[in-house]
Amino acid sequence: MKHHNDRNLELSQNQRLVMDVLDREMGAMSAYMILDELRENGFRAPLQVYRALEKLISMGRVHRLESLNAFIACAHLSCEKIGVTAFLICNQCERVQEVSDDTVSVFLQKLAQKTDFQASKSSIELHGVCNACEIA
Amino acid sequence: MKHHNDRNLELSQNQRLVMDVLDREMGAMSAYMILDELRENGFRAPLQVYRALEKLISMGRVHRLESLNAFIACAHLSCEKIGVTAFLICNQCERVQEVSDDTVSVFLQKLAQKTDFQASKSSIELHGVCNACEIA
DNA sequence: ACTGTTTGTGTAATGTTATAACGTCTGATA
DNA sequence: TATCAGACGTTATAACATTACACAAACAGT
Repeated sequence: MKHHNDRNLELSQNQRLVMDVLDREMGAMSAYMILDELRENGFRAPLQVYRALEKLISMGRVHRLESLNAFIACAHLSCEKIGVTAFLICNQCERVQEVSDDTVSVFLQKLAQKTDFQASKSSIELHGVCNACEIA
Repeated sequence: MKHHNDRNLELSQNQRLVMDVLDREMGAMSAYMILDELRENGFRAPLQVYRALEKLISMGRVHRLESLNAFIACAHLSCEKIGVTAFLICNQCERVQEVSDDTVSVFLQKLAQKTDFQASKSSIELHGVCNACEIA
């Protein structure tokens, strides 16, 4: 996948290592889980992970899930839509679905209208059971 | 306010102390801020706060703000609408507006329709600048 | 080539948030 | 009166995150 590799050239070594770990994982990972995965690659301290995450988040390639204190690779190859995403977190399989469509943006618009509150950052996280787990 | 006092009779000593501290505060408070406020009342350990909070949250009288790791008194005297609230958090004055109207519930419904995901718990938190601070 | 700036890195120490594992006490109820 | 549930107290520890300091590579402008 050319696109993908190109993008990783923009990353420093540590950033790429963290990105790769998150890309391999289905669900969200805590910073310390990531650290443990990368010890064999020379990581020794939490800060190495947190610094890489900070950059990746600012690039929109990783999202932070506030309700889990955890991090997940952006599902969209190129997510510049920072701040307009809702996360559906399955309690059973722990997979996270990322929704960033009209439903979400319209909601934020309406809310802004009603309340005169202009949001600069949003965190919309729903916990429940996903479709796949429901029918299983 | 009779209603209010009646409700506090349902609370244990520690629960009432924690509730009172949160009621007095405009913004959200971390568990450790609450602990410090209550040292003069004999509180010594985080668990005393966390246990009270757990109960108060289950009663719908306190909400947890995931994006702040903090807690806030429910703005509605009687909030049984657990899980259908959006929080608008002002970066400047740190006040939190609690919105639980159609806008929010319709959004959750639509999202559920589109995704076949039935949410059991929601955390909708927006950060920005409130109307009052905007015009100031 | 030199200088300053930005960005990334490594390490140690510390700060902040939350829970586990004990044991005790009290009040309701069978 | 036996016992069960709920609240309480205490110590220790787990889990998550940042501050502070030092060094190195990449790069822009003079």
